[in-house]
Amino acid sequence: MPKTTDADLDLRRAILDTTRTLLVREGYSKLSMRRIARALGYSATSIYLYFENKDALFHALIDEGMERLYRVLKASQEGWTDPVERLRAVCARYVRFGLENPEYYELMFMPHPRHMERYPADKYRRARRNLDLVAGALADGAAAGAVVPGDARVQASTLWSALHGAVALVLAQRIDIRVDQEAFLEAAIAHAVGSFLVRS
Amino acid sequence: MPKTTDADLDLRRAILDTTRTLLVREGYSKLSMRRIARALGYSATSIYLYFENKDALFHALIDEGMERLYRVLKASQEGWTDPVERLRAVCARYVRFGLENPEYYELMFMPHPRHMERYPADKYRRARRNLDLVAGALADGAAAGAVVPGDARVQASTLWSALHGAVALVLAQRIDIRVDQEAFLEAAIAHAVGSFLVRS
Amino acid sequence: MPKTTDADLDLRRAILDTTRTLLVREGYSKLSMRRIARALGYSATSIYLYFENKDALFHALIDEGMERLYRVLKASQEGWTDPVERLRAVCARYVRFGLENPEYYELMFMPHPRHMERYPADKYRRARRNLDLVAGALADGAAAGAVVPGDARVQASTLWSALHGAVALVLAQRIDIRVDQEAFLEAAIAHAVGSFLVRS
Amino acid sequence: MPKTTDADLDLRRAILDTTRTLLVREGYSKLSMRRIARALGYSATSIYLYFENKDALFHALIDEGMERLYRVLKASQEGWTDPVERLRAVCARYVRFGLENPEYYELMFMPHPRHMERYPADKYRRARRNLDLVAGALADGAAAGAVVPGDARVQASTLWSALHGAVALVLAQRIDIRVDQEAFLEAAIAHAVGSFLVRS
DNA sequence: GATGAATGAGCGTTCATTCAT
DNA sequence: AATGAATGAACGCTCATTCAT
Repeated sequence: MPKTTDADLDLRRAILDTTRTLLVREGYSKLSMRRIARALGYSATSIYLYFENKDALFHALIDEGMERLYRVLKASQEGWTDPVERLRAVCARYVRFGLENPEYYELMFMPHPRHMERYPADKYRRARRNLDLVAGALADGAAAGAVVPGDARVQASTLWSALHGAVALVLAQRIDIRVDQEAFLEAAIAHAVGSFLVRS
Repeated sequence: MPKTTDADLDLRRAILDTTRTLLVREGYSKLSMRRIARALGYSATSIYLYFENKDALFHALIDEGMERLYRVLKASQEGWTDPVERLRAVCARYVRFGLENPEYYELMFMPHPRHMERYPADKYRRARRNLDLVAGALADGAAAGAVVPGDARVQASTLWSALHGAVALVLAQRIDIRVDQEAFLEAAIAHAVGSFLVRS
Repeated sequence: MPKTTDADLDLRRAILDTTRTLLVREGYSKLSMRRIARALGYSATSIYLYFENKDALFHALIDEGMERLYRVLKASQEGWTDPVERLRAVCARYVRFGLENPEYYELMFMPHPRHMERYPADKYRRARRNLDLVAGALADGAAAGAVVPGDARVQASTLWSALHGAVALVLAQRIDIRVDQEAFLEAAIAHAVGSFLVRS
Repeated sequence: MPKTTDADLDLRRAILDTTRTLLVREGYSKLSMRRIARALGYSATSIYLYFENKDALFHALIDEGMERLYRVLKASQEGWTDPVERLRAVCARYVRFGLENPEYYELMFMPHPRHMERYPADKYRRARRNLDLVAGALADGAAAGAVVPGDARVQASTLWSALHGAVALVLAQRIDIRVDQEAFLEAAIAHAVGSFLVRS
């Protein structure tokens, strides 16, 4: 993995960015090494200087996406005094991330498990940090008596699955066009979070 | 060499079933007419005797899945007196359908719309019946004062998205292995439905 | 070759006619047994009841074309007293036949020799009658002193080739659109015939 | 396994040449990318390194043929003082080109326009230069009083069609074997040109 | 007389990848 | 650091034809 000159890093960066762009514009199934290379203005062979193969390129993107998601979720947590507001903020930020970064989101959470088989196990751990963050917010709420008690991991997974469902259906454009998207997203977040709150 | 077993008497049926099997085993992206044919023990050409092209084959499967889902949801609705119990039953049945029929589910609800462009518009209407069924259950609950009032379509979409999120994550094998799957699914359904119930 | 009932002959006839129609409408390269069958409303297999294979079908059409051309050329010869006028009439009729029956003409005179290899030798003889007819008209002109003397076969081939060139270029749409087609055809015939006339 | 002979140094050239060879040997309709590749000793994929697709390969050949024809016609014009002799020379050269380069000739002038639809419009202009050359020779003859006056374009097309007819029938092997080919071609050229000369 | 079922061969094309330079 | 040349495998699909009924 070359990391010596600036130009090196630039091309690696450019490959990742171009791949993301093409992912959004044309979709996963139309994405090929050749197309990426053409869009880049480099030869297809050059990509192999920075990524061992197609899988490695995708895995790098997934990694990057996980990292970015972690950073925004982390940031969204800060500065809140009320744990419920914090929980809401994290959830809203998650949904926003998915909608604003469809290419990352699809790669990170939507591929068929068969596609993920070759994803290195150690990277999964990094991926899990995001879920831990949600779990943490729930735990803080529970500690403050605002969130119903329960198994932390089950709760986190449940909350996450509700948010994921909303993002996934919007990205797949399966929400009835007569439904206002903003209203839907707000309701989805409100219900997802609300179902965990202690009834006053 | 034409075979003479019963299965061959309806090769069309066999094609659909084999396609479903492969869909689960290898995933959508690995599915090709040739692979289906090979798995069937027939020549690729034979598939074209029963389906105009690959799209038509997939559309037939989607159709079939929508029909089956509709039938099980419809059945799950019947025999309940309490509208809340009925709602719960419909939701649980939806989730069960997804997990028991991953091939159908993936074809029906997970592909990017880019892949669905050629899906005939009139068939979409049939697909929507399923969402209408959920909406109906919610409306009945509201009429009985057990469900919070609100825009019917937004509510139905919100409920659906929570269920879909649970199914999608399980199918994609994204739920932490340390989480008990049954507990997770139960919680997911309980929270999804619970968030719509009037607090007594 | 079934010739018993009327229906038999009807289908054979229908196959030939449909093939001609498709030849004009879609061209030789798009012509397949399946397409003919579909256009006919019969199964592809049925064609094989009347024609051994694709070649045989085409050969039958060529035969038919040769026969029709012979008949119109023969008719065009009659009723003239002046041998030069008769020659002109035959030539004009030849050109008209080609333009009015592009499907026959292309099959009869334009295919690559590789395609004609399997054309049965005995049918060639029938085909040659048409050239003999031109040769006859030339010979009569020569006998009357109106046509320059020369080898009958060379003369007939030469005259034919000029006419064929005109027909072939018009059918292939190679004549400059700025050239009036009627003027061109008239000139082509006039020059072709004129070059054989004795200068007074 | 890349070869190291001279021919491979310009595989593009080799593809063009092999295609021409196959065109003569097996005819247009039997020509496929795979066959070309097999005859070349390369994989089919390799052709796509040099030509975007089958069309592009054929268009390149047509281009090349047009260019070659133009060059030989141009050269055949030079060095004559008598315009009639020059006209004869051009015509004889045209016919010779067709017979010596049947592959080019068939691609250039014999395919149905349906096959030429994708031929880029600007290349047609280059193709027309050849006809202009014939027209020029006729015009010079007319200026010298040796050629009958008339519409330049109609005359050029008429002369061309006579020559084309001769070439086309010889290439299609439609000239009676009992006719001496040389005598026929000489007569065809003589009549084609002769019909435009002023009778002294 | 006519068909439905089935196939092997072939088509143009795209793909991820390798290797020598 | 980057490329050009090359390929085997696969894709969706169409074709002419056969065979049992």
